[in-house]
Amino acid sequence: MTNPAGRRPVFRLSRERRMADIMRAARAVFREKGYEDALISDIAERADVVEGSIYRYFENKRDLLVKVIEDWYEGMLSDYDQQLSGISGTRNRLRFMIWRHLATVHEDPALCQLMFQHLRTGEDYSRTAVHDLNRKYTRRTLDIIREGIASGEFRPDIPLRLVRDMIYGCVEHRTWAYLRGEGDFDPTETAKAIVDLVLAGLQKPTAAVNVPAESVLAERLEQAIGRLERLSGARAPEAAANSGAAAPEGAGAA
Amino acid sequence: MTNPAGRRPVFRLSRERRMADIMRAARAVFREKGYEDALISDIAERADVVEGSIYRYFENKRDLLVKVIEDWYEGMLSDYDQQLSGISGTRNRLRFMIWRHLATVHEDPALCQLMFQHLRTGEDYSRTAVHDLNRKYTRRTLDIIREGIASGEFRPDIPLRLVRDMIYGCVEHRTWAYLRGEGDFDPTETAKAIVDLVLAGLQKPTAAVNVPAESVLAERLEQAIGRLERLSGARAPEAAANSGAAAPEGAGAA
DNA sequence: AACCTTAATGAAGATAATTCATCATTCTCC
DNA sequence: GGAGAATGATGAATTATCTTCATTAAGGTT
Repeated sequence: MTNPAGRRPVFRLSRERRMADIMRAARAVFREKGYEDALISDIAERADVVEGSIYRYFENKRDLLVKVIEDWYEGMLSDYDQQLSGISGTRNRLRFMIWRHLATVHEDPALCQLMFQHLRTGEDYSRTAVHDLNRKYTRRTLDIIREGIASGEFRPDIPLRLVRDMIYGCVEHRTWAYLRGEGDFDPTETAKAIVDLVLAGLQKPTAAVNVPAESVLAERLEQAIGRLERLSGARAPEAAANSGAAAPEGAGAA
Repeated sequence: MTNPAGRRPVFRLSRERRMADIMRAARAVFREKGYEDALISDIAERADVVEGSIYRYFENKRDLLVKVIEDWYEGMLSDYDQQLSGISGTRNRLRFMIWRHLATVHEDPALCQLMFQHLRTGEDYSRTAVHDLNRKYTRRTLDIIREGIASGEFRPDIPLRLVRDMIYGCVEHRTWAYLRGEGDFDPTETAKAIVDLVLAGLQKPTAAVNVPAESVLAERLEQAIGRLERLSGARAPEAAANSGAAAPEGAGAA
């Protein structure tokens, strides 16, 4: 009974080809409708297969989502290293990393949303390829900060992990409204603002505070000179040594 | 036919009382199982009502979740202002805000998770009471930063919103693994680290530069004294004045 | 051309959320 | 204290999806 009236014709494809078709369809549907509103039947229709066929390639709906996101993520991160290698200067490199992340959210908010909401929240996330990719990606950021420390631009006592959390957490918080479809943001501008803020912090640059510390030293200098002047001709070394040892105290307190 | 054999007895409660019962049950079940795994039938059983009854008080499952979270959130934020008013000093107040947030996540990770994953992601979030509460809450943080600017502790050109995003984004990123049930964190310690990092930034504070600068000055002091000692008996004031004037240069260049 | 491997189908099953016609209790007002 | 109104509560039926699986068929192999 080859292809009786009531049955749709069967088109056989290779496993790889069919999986790719389904994933392409799934990506589109997930992007358009989000996870819960994307029906397996929608995806099946779009991929031109029957619902049941999908389960021959993917364990369940979530597995399909995970694979779709992994695929997308992989393609996206594939040329990061190369791009990054063309950029020099700690600040610029850091800004690039942040910009890239912001730009990704800006370009494909729907998939980012899915990744944040449905992938990263699962308890199996750590065993996901996305997790590994993410680690690899954020490690670049840590490396850049380490370079900054090595070059003397950054403080040596920076808590690296926390900086990473601060940068990427800030990016996400900043883009949250956009992901919900409210408002917009400019990746370039935002990246610059974030880098500036992370580098400078909130405090007034200590330079201002140091003026008094230096003047204290200057004053001690005057005092020492005064004593030496008064001792002029007598033995002076003790006074000088004492004065030198006292200086850090004054700086520490100021 | 009052209460025939096959029908459960009917207990009538006031609308308020019944809603409270259902919400209490729902909170417990949501906390234990998360959103998707929490069944309306679970909640109904725990609240000692029939499934259908829940729909007399809540539009649907998500509405129930929203109301549960709102209720929880409201209770939690009710005494923030009072607590905050007992704390002085920009840094301390900022640390308190961050600590409070971290402690909340630490104490009730499950509900926080629900709030992050299911409330904040909905497009109706902006019309939620939780949204308003959150705004009110984060406004405190902005106020504290404004105070810091007014008192001269902070730079006047800080992008306030971005700082807020940075702080809360950092908190969330930092607690993400914990929310997934991996690892732990100490709210007190983490709050301190975050405040320190946000205030100081990554760049070498000019203060760090000054430690060597001070030793340089001390050294110069020694030199000056040495010269004066060698000149002992001769005219010394010029050497001392010269040494003092050179100090700021050394500090700036180092 | 018989056979084997594997792709694909589609109907049936399972699981929950949600609706609604009906019943029960309590309140009100005479 | 009882008829009637108002409202609380029930539980069976409905609906919407995901998921399974026995069956079918294409394409290659010998």
